[in-house]
Amino acid sequence: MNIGQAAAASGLSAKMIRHYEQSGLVQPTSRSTAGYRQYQSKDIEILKFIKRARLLGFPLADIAGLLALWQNPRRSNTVVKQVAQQHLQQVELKLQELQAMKRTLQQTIAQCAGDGGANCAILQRLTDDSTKA
Amino acid sequence: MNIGQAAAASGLSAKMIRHYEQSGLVQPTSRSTAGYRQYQSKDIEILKFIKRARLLGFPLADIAGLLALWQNPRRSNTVVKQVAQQHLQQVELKLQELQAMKRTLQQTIAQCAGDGGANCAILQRLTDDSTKA
DNA sequence: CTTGACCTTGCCATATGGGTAAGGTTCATA
DNA sequence: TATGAACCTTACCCATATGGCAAGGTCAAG
Repeated sequence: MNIGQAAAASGLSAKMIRHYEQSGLVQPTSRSTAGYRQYQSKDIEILKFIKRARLLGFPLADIAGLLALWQNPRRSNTVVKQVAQQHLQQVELKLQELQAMKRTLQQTIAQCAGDGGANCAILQRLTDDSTKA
Repeated sequence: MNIGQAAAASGLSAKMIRHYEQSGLVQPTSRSTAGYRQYQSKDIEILKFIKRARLLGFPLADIAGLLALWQNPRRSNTVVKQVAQQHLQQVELKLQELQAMKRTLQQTIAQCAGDGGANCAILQRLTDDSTKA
């Protein structure tokens, strides 16, 4: 299976498959004489694993670790759980930042008349700060 | 005022001030004979504006537009409001993605025994998909 | 004059992709 | 068999915003 088929089968782009390879996450089983990457069903499973992990937001470095654990029959789920929990914390952190932004944006936008005038609560806030509320 | 003082006064790093300059957001009023950037209080206000806008998550491209409006006495607050509303939508979108990730991560983590065994609901989900719940 | 703190530019890196170019390969069909 | 389409290869550039480092110039104080 060439990279095009592997891309179609995994839901990733060929470009990203090469990128993940360069990042050390997957290597094609072999190369053809012409240098074409050859993938087998085992490789496709790995690619799908990566895709799903990316959908959950795991960074590539985490995925490298998860893949190693996945392929290790003597793995400990404690380690896996830790990785996931730490990632969850990152997600929650980002979530809080975004929620704070959202609140402030909503409040500030609500204060802007939007009547075509030059007075603007949004610019006002960016000028003044006044980190209130 | 040199870039170091401007950084301290604005809360940005000197590095970022140079970056914003290269992105077209601010130019120092002048340069010294030796090429040192010279900032004045007017510039500091701009830098603070950028800092606050970044804290609200506005991308640099948006900030460029906001700065232009800010400095335009004949601006229309309608335009400003639109920029802010579109940014708010982006924030809300990202928020939803992260919330979905958070939910899935929490559920999956909860299903992982974490008892040191090899069985792991997290790896299971990354293997199976089963995009349920 | 030396030293240290500051400044300059420029490159590399992060993380995730999109795009594009220049070239080789494979296969089917004319 | 020759040609073209569709695929592959590597290797760049672009974007997001930010950090770091290196090599060198400048300035002020001692």
